Amino acid sequence: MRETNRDIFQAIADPTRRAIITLVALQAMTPNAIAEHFDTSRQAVSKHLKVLTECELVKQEQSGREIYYTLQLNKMKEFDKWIAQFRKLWETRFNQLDDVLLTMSANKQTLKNKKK
Amino acid sequence: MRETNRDIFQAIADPTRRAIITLVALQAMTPNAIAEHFDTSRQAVSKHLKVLTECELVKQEQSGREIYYTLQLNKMKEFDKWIAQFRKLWETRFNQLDDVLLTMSANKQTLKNKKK
DNA sequence: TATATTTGCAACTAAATAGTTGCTTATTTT
DNA sequence: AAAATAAGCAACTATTTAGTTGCAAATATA
Repeated sequence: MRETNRDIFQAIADPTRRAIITLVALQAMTPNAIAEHFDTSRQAVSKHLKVLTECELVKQEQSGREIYYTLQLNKMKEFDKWIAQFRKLWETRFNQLDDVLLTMSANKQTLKNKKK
Repeated sequence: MRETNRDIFQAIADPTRRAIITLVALQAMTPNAIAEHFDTSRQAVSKHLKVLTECELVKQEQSGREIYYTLQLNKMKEFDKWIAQFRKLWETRFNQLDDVLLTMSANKQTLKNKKK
């Protein structure tokens, strides 16, 4: 397992990790508690948590012998930043295309009616 | 290589594929043209395009013997949908936490002053 | 203090992935 | 019609990844 320079895109590629992210977004949880939500073993979850920790998507908070994991929302923003460049496209260029298609469709109707 | 039900999050895990997405977001491109932008072979790019096509992030448009690939912005919206649940958190809960911290800090000041 | 619990770490296996090479098909150009 | 170009497909290799098993360290409980 690679330990440095792990990126968030690789981290969220795994569906179990995405589910873990959703879980710890709502409240801090221990590996055992997290594992109980899935069909995987504690060790498997632990490995996923390691990946998420390495890319700083989650943070550990020790409390006695338990370790609580919480989501680092700030890191999640990096994904949002990436998607933002495309959001710009579908909010401008794409809406314009939709308009064109709607207009064409409307014109078709008009033409059909005219043919009658 | 898996051919059905490919996951879009898995698709964007690869940095080359993300770069391809950025390229074809701006204009439709052929595999050869795309490959010229990278240090990889045409075949490697072709494989990435296959992955992106399978999960419908890009669409093919044949024109003679050339195939142009374009980004499917609608599919990209699914990423936005996923991140939206967390955006809600950092726009509300997180700001509230900021408020709490600010208030605590302000109260501390007040208490300090009262103690005098 | 002895035992139980929580967790991380290391070694291993099986499966998936990225990339290469060689080939075929279809279309364009000469 | 022949040669060149664009691109997909299949087989193969090397690397990465997810998951398992066993173990050690630290903390809590009886």
